Amino acid sequence: MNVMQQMQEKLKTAIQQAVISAQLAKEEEIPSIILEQPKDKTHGDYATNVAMQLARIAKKAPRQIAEEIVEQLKDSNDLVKKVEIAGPGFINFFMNNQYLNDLIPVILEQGNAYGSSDLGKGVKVQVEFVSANPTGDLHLGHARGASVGDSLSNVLQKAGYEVEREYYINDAGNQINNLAYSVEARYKQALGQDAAMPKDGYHGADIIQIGKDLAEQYGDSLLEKSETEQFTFFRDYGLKYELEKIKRDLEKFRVPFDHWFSETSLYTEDKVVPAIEVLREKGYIYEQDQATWFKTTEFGDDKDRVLIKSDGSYTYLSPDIAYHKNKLDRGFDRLINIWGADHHGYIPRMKAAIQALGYDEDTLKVQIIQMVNLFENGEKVKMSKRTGKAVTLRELMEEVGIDAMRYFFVMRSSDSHLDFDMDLAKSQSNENPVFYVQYAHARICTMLKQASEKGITYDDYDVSLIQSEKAEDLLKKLGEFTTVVEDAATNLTPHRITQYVFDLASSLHSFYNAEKVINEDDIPSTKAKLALMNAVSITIANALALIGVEAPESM
RNA sequence: GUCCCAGUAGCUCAGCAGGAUAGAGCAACAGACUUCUAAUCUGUAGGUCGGGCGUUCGAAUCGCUCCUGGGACGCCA
Repeated sequence: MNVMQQMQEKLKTAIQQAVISAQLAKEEEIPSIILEQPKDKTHGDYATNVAMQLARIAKKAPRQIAEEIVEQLKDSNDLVKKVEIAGPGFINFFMNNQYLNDLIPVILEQGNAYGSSDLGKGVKVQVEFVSANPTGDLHLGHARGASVGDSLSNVLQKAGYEVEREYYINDAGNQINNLAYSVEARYKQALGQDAAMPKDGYHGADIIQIGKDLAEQYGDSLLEKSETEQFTFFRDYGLKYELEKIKRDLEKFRVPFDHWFSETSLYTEDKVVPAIEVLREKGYIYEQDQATWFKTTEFGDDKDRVLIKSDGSYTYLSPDIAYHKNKLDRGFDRLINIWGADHHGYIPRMKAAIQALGYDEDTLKVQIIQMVNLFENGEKVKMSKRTGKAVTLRELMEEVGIDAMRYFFVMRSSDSHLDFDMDLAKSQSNENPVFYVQYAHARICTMLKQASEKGITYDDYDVSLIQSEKAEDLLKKLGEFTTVVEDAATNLTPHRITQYVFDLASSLHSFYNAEKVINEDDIPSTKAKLALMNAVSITIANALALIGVEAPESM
């Protein structure tokens, strides 16, 4: 618990005691005390609505209750400078901001670790994301999924969860056959032969490149192999090529994975049949029309789902159930899957599987990422994966840069559609929030550097010299960071981090314009401000690190 | 037809375990650089929170219903 949170807890306890001393309610009747930060500064630093909540229990008017609470609070508290009753019965607290002085030393000492907490208490969480089929380049949607997944994982880690990031490789099934046939066709075309692409083939430029590579390396010698040998070769070559490309791209995008899980391994290690058998033993499986069905309707799904088709092959649901059983068997307390919006209809059956396996429905959380629309020159860029004309993650990294992408993709709530404006992301102007935030960090670094060149150190700073309103606003913002991270972790909303860091940068710029930091005629005050600046730069850098954006020292 | 997401300022979006006068950025308008980076700041203006009904002392937030946009509804993955 950080300085800010300790203080809030103390205040809550004091309020609770005051309610009891005023004999307004019995201890068990008191609602949990909610402290909110009023939007309007004239309403104090914190406000509570407890008097309104107690109106029914105490059978008194809220303002009357508020007065009685305030009366009891008076003697007990040195945290509070002033208390006011306002509006329908709000109690507004104006805090004695002395506590803020403790903040700077704590931030400077904690450094990179500032913002962490033990909220998660080491609970084991697995985050599975991207998991794109290894049949082509990663595109925009994957980029958003990668950004959100990685940022969310960082946030959870910062909040004290034990996190593992996993990529599920769909290296079995029809799409891989199509990949093999597509590679074959491109290879033959590269040899000058007239070969048609398969009906559901992959038309990306990367597959054309594979064809050329193979033609160059092997000539037409591959055609001498038997048909099955050819198929296996094209499949394995294509798979390896695509997967390594994906790994390279994600690494460059600063999205590391702890584990790459192969779908094929579910078959080679015989995990699929046993998973279905578990469901069968529990009575959730039946046979009908020569197919094997899973009673997902027992868990609220629209209709039951087929696991084994009448031709004896599995539907995609079967390995997915086996996969999720495997995840749970590995001992994760919580599973988070990040899926594109086009898979949302799949949630009920996956949750059904989790419950049928004997786990609570909430063990699995599926975070849906809405679609991304790309805009260039004010126009929507059309995309189609089928014809291979999609804008790829790699192209975008080259064109707009990683920092802007990482920031933009996580800037909006995941369940809002995202308009990605290429021109804005590329622009080095005040319209671009990434530059705004990075500039704040760079500005501080410049000041710290200049101070150091002038021989001003701040190891013996006196925080009590920080008095101005702008500086206090900055301090309050700094103090919120840990709570913001916890909030983002609890609600799985990494976009809170971009909002926060933008606000913090805004406070910094405002402070910068109002006050000069380095003043050689007032060294004590300069030292205090330098310490504050350093604390701000640490916090900005920590927040940016959570979303995979660099904090430059100069721009 | 069923389900999911969205509908908030001119534009892009926050806010949605109910709380005071609904916020931010951009765009618009008016100002601030002989100063640690003006990639910045200060101010003004801008809103029946898609419509209606309901629950509540109190609703952008909860419930019902309708409208609009996007997506999903396979023994495809």
